[in-house]
Amino acid sequence: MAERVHKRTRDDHATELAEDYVEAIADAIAARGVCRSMDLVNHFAVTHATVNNTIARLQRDGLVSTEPYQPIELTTKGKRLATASRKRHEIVKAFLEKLGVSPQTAEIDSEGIEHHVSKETLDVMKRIIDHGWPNK
Amino acid sequence: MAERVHKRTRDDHATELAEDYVEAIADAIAARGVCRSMDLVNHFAVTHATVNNTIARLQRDGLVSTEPYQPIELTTKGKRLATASRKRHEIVKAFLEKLGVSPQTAEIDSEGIEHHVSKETLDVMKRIIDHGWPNK
DNA sequence: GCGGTAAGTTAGCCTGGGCTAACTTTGGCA
DNA sequence: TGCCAAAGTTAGCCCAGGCTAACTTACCGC
Repeated sequence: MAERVHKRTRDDHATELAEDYVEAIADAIAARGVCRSMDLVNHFAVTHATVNNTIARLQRDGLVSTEPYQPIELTTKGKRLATASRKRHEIVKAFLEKLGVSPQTAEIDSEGIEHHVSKETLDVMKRIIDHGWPNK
Repeated sequence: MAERVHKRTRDDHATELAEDYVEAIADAIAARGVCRSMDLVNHFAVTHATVNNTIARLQRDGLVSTEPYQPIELTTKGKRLATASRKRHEIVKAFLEKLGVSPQTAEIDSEGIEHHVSKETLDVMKRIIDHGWPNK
């Protein structure tokens, strides 16, 4: 049991950044038509070099596709991950707000929490958002 | 805003493992009187070499104290962190269970979530555990 | 008290995710 | 049209947190 918990925590970490990136890329494309490195530099407050490294890894993993000096695009796999992450993010944020947490805190906390929420917990949150609190 | 979110996410990661370790060390001491490397090897499902590395870092950071071939002890600072982490962990777990999440899932999810929950959110969870759901 | 096993240590390696510094490419404008 | 700034790339570095393999120390039973 305990081992499984921590194994999962470690695995989660491996995918967290990937999820944050594809989400940000999808956002940029939605907002401005294309996603440029600089969009991610601003979004994550890291250097362009770091963005470059990370994008290379994501490309290696089949989540994004890009060519030198060209905008960054999401692969089908990347789009799927972005959509799923976005949905999870929104559920967690809406849930926190429903609890009475301030929008600012809900945004910050949901960003950290979303990657660690199981389907079971997410379903519970969704049910509460849609149908109110459990009876007792 | 966005930058602050991700800056915090990165900083969180730096302390997550430390928190998990001091919590586990406190547990082992509570359960068996002393904490040995092997306790942590079993708890985290990593190798003894990894535990050794990590303990060295924690010692460098003033959270634990130990000498070669001796049990691992918590410093005052380490004990304080352990207590705080434990409390946070318990609140998150109890809250998830109150939502109707199964104890197993609550344990796993709370392990991942606890490190990303702000004081504001934690207070809300605590209030709900103690006084029930908000009125709508 | 000696020998074997379990526990702990050390060395050397890898990946992820950061950084700076130096370089190249692109594109807009004078 | 040619030049320059901004964007992107590359190289080389760092630390955290994993691993395996090889060694040392501690301890228990005979």
